[in-house]
Amino acid sequence: MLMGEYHNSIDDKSRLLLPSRLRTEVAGSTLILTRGVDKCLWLFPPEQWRRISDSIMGSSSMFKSKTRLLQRRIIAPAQECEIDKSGRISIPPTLRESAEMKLKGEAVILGIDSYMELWDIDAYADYLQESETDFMEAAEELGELLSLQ
Amino acid sequence: MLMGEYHNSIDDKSRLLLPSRLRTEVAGSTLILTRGVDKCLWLFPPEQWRRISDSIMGSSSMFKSKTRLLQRRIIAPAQECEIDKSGRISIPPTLRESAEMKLKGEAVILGIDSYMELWDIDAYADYLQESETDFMEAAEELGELLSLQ
DNA sequence: TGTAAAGGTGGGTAAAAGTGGGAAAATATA
DNA sequence: TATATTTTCCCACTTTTACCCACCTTTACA
Repeated sequence: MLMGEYHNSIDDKSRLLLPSRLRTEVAGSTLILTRGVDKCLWLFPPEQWRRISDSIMGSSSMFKSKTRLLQRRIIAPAQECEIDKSGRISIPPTLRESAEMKLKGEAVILGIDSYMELWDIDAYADYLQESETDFMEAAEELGELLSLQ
Repeated sequence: MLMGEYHNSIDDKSRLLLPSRLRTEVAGSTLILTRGVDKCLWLFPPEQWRRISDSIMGSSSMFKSKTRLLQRRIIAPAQECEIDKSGRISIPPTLRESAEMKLKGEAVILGIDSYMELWDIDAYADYLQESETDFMEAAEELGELLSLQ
């Protein structure tokens, strides 16, 4: 199970080290990188990616506008990437820029059960701040859910 | 049952001693450390953590914004940590910083029934002060609830 | 009040993780 | 085709982490 929040920097070759705790959880060295919902990138192990892309394509017709949106935002930008011998992935410039991640900038790497998220550190701080109220609400709801158990 | 309020210091290797009173209450030497709601860290025994994470992940889709919030704020930052031979846990820097806890700084450790909370001593003092009014209100409400019984 | 045991603190060391950069290969440009 | 630029691969160095051990302090009890 992927978990943990890490801060690593992107070097001037657009490479990002995946924390070893996360690396040990993924089988093989191939991952699929694509644009996420919110200003981040998503990084999937291949089987996981297949599940997501199947569920988008499965419910889909290219003649429905919402499907086309999902396809363009999530399916189309996807890139296969390899983990190199030092445990880094190289992030294609177009994807990097779509998440406001800068060369030599700090990135946040999140392990979320079966996939990972990559954020620019400032963009992530902004996101957390903007969503603070929603988070407190969600936490309250979760509290009610738990107390029913 | 976990209880008590303790003050211990974080050493320059980011280690924190868990008071032995709390240690004797937890089975095994593995705990899950994550960001709490409010500016603190939560420390759960594994079964307790499973309850929380199951209830977040169970109702979940990565395509719902509230789920993503809970995943990012609570699930993702989680780390397994081991109690060492001297009874200390090592707090990963990213988590430590998210709760404003400093190397060589004083921490407050709270035992709360089935889990623990870790605070920076100053952040905790600020929290108590800021929430004084809310606390008085909560106490009143509890009073009304109890007198109905 | 002395002594043993438990609790708590600090630090050394080896291994693992992370970082930067050079050189070769691949691709693009003139 | 020659040159420039980007990408990939690899190696060496630095930093961090995990593990262990020694010692100091407090507590319990004779």
